[in-house]
Amino acid sequence: MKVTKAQAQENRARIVETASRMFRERGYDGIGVADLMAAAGFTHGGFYKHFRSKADLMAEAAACGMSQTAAQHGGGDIREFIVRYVSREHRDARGSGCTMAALCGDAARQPEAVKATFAAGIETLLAAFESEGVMFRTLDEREARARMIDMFARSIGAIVLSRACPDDSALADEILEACRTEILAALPPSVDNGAPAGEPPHNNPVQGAIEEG
Amino acid sequence: MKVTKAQAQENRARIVETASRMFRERGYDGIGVADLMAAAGFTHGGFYKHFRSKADLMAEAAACGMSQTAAQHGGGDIREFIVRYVSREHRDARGSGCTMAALCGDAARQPEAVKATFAAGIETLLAAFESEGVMFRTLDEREARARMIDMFARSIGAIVLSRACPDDSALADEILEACRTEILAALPPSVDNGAPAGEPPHNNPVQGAIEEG
DNA sequence: TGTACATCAGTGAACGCGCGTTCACTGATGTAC
DNA sequence: TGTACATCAGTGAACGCGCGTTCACTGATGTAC
Repeated sequence: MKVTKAQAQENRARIVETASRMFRERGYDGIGVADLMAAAGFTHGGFYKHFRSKADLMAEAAACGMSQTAAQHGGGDIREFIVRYVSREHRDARGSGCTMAALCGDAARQPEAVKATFAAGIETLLAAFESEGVMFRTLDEREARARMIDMFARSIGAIVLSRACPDDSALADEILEACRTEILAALPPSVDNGAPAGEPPHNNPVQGAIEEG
Repeated sequence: MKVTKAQAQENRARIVETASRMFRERGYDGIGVADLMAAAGFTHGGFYKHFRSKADLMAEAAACGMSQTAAQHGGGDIREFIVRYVSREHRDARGSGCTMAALCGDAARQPEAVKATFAAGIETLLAAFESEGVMFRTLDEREARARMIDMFARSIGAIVLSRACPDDSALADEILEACRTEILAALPPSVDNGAPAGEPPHNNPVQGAIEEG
């Protein structure tokens, strides 16, 4: 049952996309080659006509997921990114959500090829926001980059911690809300209102206390 | 070869501690019951005299690791915590480091018992810092708690992201340094100098830019 | 205190199962003439 | 354009292996008398 070259490439892409989604949902060890191929609509035997090993697919699926994330999230307004990213919707949608958030814990124990893909994904995402060039435009390049790395680590940390809590637990939701609020509060008031980035809303503990007291 | 009750309890504790360490190093799926028992100095057959299943041990090992983390990190000065936690030493010592940082990604896919243990661990750690009662003492309770949750998510995010990068990569170190710097900068200047918590060192983008320019 | 017996932590072989991977085979596609 | 043949994506059985778990057995411990 040979198929056309075009069809074969389409099939291969479908396998990678399916894998990307299912790895995010169940982890790299949580789904096997046979189930993966079945989910893509094939039998398992053909797998090695496309990939040298499961580890190879892991790296490719990571790259695929990473560019999806960059396309979905990168380049837009940073506030919109945070609101969308640090949300219950994102937390509850592992399969269609950010690959980094879903798999960075697993990536640490994977072959260097996978970890290299993750590092490249981080750089891509940073570049996507840096290219906006407006968020921390009053800072030098190094400091702006550090801010963005921290911003991203906070977002990832919030999702990962929230997902580690029992389903429907109050703490899981509290984590997301707390982090989203704090991250937004730490951002310059707006990225495109023309005014120079000034004092963040209530980054000052004293001021915050007064406002809420 | 029966052993004394005291010895049996000691042996059981050794299995839990070994498991706690090895799960952190390799993940829940990365080490089997037989290897775990061998690492603790036993053969695998005796495992089910102590635990009903591997999942049961996972929950117990998580609780054990969590209280270790709380004992090591909780309750001290928050700045010291951050410096110790968001460090290369911690990142490179998975087995003896924080259970939450090592396994929260995996916990999301584990039974509710494991996730409940993680949630309890988060609460314990938050309580440990809240009991200090000085970090954000100018804020109301809810806001202080939100700050601490965010602080913790940032720390976890930094370690997890750094570990996802290839070994000895510049990015892995950059992430830690950037996050540590940003987190410390966002803290009140000192927690025990008697002065009310005031303006954080350079939380203001403009001020930061001026200082470094 | 001494003896007889029950208990049960630990052993190591064995269980069924699912994993990643291999392989002989199929048959439509692609190509050489 | 038509024919003969090589290619190779996809199939499904089979491979060895390691997993979590079970089980009959051992023998020192703990206990009843």
